Amino acid sequence: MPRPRAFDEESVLDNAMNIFWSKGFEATSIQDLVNETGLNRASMYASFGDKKALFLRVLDHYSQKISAERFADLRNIEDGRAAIEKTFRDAAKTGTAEGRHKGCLMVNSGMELAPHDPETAAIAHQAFRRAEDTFAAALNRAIGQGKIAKGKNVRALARFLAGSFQGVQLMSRRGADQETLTDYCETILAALD
Amino acid sequence: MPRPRAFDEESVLDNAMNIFWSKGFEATSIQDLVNETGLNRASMYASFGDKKALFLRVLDHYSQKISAERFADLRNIEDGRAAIEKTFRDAAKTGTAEGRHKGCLMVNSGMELAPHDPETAAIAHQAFRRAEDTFAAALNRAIGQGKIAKGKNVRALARFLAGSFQGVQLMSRRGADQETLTDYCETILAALD
DNA sequence: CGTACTTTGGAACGAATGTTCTGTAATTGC
DNA sequence: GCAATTACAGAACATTCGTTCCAAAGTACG
Repeated sequence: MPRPRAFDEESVLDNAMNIFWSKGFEATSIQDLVNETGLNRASMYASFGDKKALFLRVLDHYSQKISAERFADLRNIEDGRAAIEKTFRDAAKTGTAEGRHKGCLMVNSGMELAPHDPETAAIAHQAFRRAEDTFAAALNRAIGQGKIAKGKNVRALARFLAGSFQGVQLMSRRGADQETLTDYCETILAALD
Repeated sequence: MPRPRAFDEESVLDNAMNIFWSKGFEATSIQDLVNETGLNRASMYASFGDKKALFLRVLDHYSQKISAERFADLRNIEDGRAAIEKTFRDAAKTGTAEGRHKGCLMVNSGMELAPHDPETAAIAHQAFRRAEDTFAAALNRAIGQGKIAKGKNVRALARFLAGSFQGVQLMSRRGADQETLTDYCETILAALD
């Protein structure tokens, strides 16, 4: 019965995500979102609620689309050590390659909003926890495969890797040069020995 | 001849710094600054210029007052290895202790503004470079003292430590619990072996 | 004392903010 | 083809934003 939507919800979320990712929450205006998504103001509010609600939708979208992809190798590569190494080296490469240095939306948002917004804090915390677990799984694989010495504190090492991975995103967004980022990553990986 | 100022420039910068530190640049309004510093709008603009100019003054103030203090031990403790260890452990402690998790203003600002503001990017870059050099000096002391093995790539290790130190600030601001932060720091320090 | 000079308090500015309202367009079931 | 329902387009809303202006207030030298 009703008039059908003239927009694709997923592509709207994609566009909105890119703006929030690039500019941050506060610096992104509704006008920016309207301009970039092509979506009308009224339709935006009707479909997603207010700015904050849209932002939370975007965070979720980011998790499923971007984060999932960034950690795909870490999950899927059977060789646990190789998985960890590829994850970091890819991050260092894309972190300096992409024209705009945007870092990671989850890290950015955690920094900008978490201290004053419990909702975002919870989401960012949960994302970090998931990364930590994924690293822990890869570490356990690597230890089982004899690629990493036994007797290490896996939980602590996983926290170290997850934290350091955030550090890569941070340095990338701040505009660190490739040499610095490479040095940083290789030293992290050397800590596995 | 003129009417004397009714405010102390340093304490105004202190107050302004704390607001920017806590809320970030975009989320801090002039009204916030007026309320918190007690300074009048007109006096603010007359003394510091616009919001951005005040912010840059605040960044400088932060460097001299807070950053300098955070790296004082790293510079002054003769034992290079002990200096590095104390720097990280102190950061982990204060990072979870202070009621509000504010992280490091320089890191926060680098994340929020550097991608779109060359001035802030340059300042943050320079600050990172200074931290890197300070870590390198401590590493060289430690190597000379036999506390760290020779033959390491000091520059890469210094970049690792400087990057990881930013990581501590990041995790602290995001509200990481003390256990996670401790694991993270101790694993970083273990990488010196 | 008065004049030169600067700070101070607070009103005022236009522009931009997030949000809502009003009317018009488009589609499906009857 | 009419009625019901939803989406669209864009004007309109009050509020807040960063910034400027103006008159009153305070001090030091003549």
